[in-house]
Amino acid sequence: MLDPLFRKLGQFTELSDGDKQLLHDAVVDVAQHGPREDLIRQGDRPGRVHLLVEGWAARYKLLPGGERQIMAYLIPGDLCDVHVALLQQMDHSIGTLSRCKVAYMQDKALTRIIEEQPRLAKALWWSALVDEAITREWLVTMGRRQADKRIGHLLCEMLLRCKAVGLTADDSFELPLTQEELGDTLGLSHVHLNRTLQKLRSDGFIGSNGRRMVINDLDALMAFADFDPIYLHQERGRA
Amino acid sequence: MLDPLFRKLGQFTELSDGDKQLLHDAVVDVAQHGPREDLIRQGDRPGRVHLLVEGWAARYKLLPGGERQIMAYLIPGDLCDVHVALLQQMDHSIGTLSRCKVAYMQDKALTRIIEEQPRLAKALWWSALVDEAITREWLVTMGRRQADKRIGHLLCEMLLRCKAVGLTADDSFELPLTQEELGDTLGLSHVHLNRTLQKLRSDGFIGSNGRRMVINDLDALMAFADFDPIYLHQERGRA
DNA sequence: CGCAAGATTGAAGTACGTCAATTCCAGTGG
DNA sequence: CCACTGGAATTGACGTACTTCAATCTTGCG
Repeated sequence: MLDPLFRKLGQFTELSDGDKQLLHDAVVDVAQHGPREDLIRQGDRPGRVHLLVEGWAARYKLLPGGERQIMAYLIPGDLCDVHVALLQQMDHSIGTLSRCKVAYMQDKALTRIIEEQPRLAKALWWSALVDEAITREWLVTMGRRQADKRIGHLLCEMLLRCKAVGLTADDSFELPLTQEELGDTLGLSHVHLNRTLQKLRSDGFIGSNGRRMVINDLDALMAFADFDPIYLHQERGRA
Repeated sequence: MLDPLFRKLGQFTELSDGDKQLLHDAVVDVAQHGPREDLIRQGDRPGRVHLLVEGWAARYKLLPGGERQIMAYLIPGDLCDVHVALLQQMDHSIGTLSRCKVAYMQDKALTRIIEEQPRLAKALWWSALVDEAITREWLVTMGRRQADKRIGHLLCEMLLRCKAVGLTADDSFELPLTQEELGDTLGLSHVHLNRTLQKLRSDGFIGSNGRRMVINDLDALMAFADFDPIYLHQERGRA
């Protein structure tokens, strides 16, 4: 069940069976959630640590006008809130996008791992740093790239992230998002997003069968969208 | 010299004289830098940890087309790169905006503090989490706010951040940025930024004398720009 | 088969960008 | 004290990438 997490951390360091067992033992509960359910809401005091096992979720904020901005996608293997244990309250919400399976980890167990297992702690820290780097890259995307490159860049990123946790086949992956949600991620209206997606399809960069996104020519799309994978810090090479 | 850092960490926890001494002892060197000098460049392997003592600096990335996106402002008291010690190389650059005084801290000393002084470690961690929260809020700004609110929101944030380290007088602070740099931060052209700044001035929200930014009515500007300071996590109240 | 959510389309409006001048201003040298 | 200079701020005219609104078409699904 923790396989995506193991694969993810495995990008940074070799995990021993003992390491895996420790992580496994920290899990106290597992739950299924439907799509569009909040896992944590802005203002909540963070409690247990959520690990996403199946499905996609998102960090987001709602503005007074009702607009939503998605600030991060969470996919299998991602810890939603290791970090917030220190803060008094959540400054954003986390909600599921698709159906999700979520493992709840006891934060005491995780804290002890961090204190007593330097190598695992480093791997967890590395993963938090990568999340930060991704947020920064999204900022670049929003500030300086136009719609077509925005979408292309995001698709390259999600393909590599999915690949790292074993969720790709060839260069395709499940993308359980509506165009509205994609728009709320990239700061675009769903109308413009739709038209731009069509352009990427007709230019041959991508194809799609329903919810599955197919990247026809990753190198071409990377070049087009000015995508440099360095910020993902997948340091031991890709899976 | 480390006073801004002490004030900043003091927002989260009470620092003892011993804590301060430890931080002080970690400093191995201090240097002056002119404006627009790079402190670290993309691709560098992170070495010593930089602490900004005076002046403003910025995290930024350059795109192939020559555009620049600024992803964070660093002001006195900010550690530039505690976190990156783990990563193989910098995925962005850090450059000064104004003249800066920079203290170099030995990363071994800092590592030992983190391992042996749980309270200080927590404070440093808290500060890293706040930086992350700020980046996320900038993402919201870029995705969903228009130029006037973007600028207003940024000014509210920088006022509060400056206030926390003792760099304000009434509701004004030094803003050592050109309009071009502000534009590169907010994803706007300097022309549009200029016109929008004028609008904020004529609407009475702000005034300025040269490099000094004066917020005439903070509450009004916060309401206008939809600014909620929760994401700054200034938990023990403002200085 | 029928419904509802999502995708797609068209038309019209707007917030922004670009280009190119011009003005302002702080610092410098005389 | 003033003229000179280069960078920054400001202005105008024009183009465009996006938004909004409102309709229609598709698709998955009970």
